Amino acid sequence: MSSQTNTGRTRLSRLLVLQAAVALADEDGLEGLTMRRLARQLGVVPMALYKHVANKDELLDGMVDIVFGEIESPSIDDDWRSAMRRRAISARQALKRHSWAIGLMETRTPGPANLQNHNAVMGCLRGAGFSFETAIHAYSVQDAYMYGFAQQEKTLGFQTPGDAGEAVQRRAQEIGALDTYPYLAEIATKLPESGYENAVEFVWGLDLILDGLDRRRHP
Amino acid sequence: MSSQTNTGRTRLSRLLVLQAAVALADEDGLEGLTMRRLARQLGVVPMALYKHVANKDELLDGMVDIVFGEIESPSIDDDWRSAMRRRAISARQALKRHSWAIGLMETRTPGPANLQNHNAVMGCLRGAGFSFETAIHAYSVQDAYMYGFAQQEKTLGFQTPGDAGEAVQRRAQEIGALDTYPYLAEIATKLPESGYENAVEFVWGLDLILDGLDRRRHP
DNA sequence: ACAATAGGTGTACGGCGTACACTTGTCAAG
DNA sequence: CTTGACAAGTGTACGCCGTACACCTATTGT
Repeated sequence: MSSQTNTGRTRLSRLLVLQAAVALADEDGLEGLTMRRLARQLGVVPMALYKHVANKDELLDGMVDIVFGEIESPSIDDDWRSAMRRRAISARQALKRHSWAIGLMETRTPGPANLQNHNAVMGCLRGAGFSFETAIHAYSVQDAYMYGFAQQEKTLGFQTPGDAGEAVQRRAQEIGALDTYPYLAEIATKLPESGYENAVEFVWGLDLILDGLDRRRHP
Repeated sequence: MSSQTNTGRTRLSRLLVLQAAVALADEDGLEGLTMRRLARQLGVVPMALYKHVANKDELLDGMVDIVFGEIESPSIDDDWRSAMRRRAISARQALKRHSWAIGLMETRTPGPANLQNHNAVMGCLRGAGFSFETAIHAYSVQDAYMYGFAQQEKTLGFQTPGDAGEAVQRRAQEIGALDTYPYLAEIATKLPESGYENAVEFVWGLDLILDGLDRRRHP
């Protein structure tokens, strides 16, 4: 009977709230994530959430750190290049799973998983013989590329290259600019038949960058 | 006298609205840009804006295209490498001036200035002898890097490296992790005295990428 | 057994984007 | 110069948002 007093729902907790928020954002995007909808999803009144997160900003911080936790940390004893490659690929996949996180990863105040990852990456680079300055550079290029690519993929990547070509074409025609912009026209016609794929596009650039880093590793 | 009938304010126009919106966002950021505040700024009632833009989304589209218009288009007869370099640097500067645009540039439906820029870049690369596929790759790496770097800079770049080092340190200490994360500690101590500067950081990575592209220009 | 406390509730406020019906100003045609 | 159509600006209202604050209730340590 005392068991009956329970409303049937397990008690909320910070982690539960964060996980539900991630799930909701995965499904409906960032703009679909409101405190009210999240509360409804958890079978609870909106204000109940505030017992577990201070406000929506802190909720987002927590969500972002969950995504950071899904990114593979390079291990120090691994070859630096393949370690970095694996990390970047795993980051892209995490950002693909949680595309709402893309604008947020670098903007929010860093959580534990974020710090741990940063530390591991720097450790890997320094351990591989990069000087401090070069390691910072290396970190910066890689991350900028990773996040920038994810951002692009978010916009263009949900569609097949065929669709993308079509979209470019349609949009340019709307503005009546396809004939004045021959190189856009080329994209519109050639891209669909070129076998374009985001995963291979990503590693093409990634390997270019890693090549360059390798060449700059020693002074 | 007919000029006197004017209420004193010049009539609104789509361009005026967009420019005021850009100015407002420059000053107060994206979250400070609301239809109501924008209207007040223009000395007009909120609903008046809707005679010039369909809704807030379209307003953002227009604003983004203004920023695209500030990015230098590569000229075809210029050396591809310096043309790309100049474009990237000019893009970074535009995004620095309008940092609210950073998450938006790639997300919004492309406007005229965007299409014109895309076309010019592809034209420059194709003209320089890049194959279609390689030109697409080249475009992708560069843009991903540009936008990704801008994103990072938005978070970290408003502060001097000294502040940044301090911030890392403070944040890590809050979590009580500075001793378990030695490489973060290294950043916190060494970065301030390293003469780090965003502009040089940006071109370091940019030149690395352009080097790699040059090497891949011919099959 | 009971008080303290953590978790959940209900109400309310100000701000947001914008639909819809209206007034007002402008300018071309008679 | 008049007029009437059309574009520009107004006023009101609605449903959403985040969240402050006061309240109730279940759980738990003594």
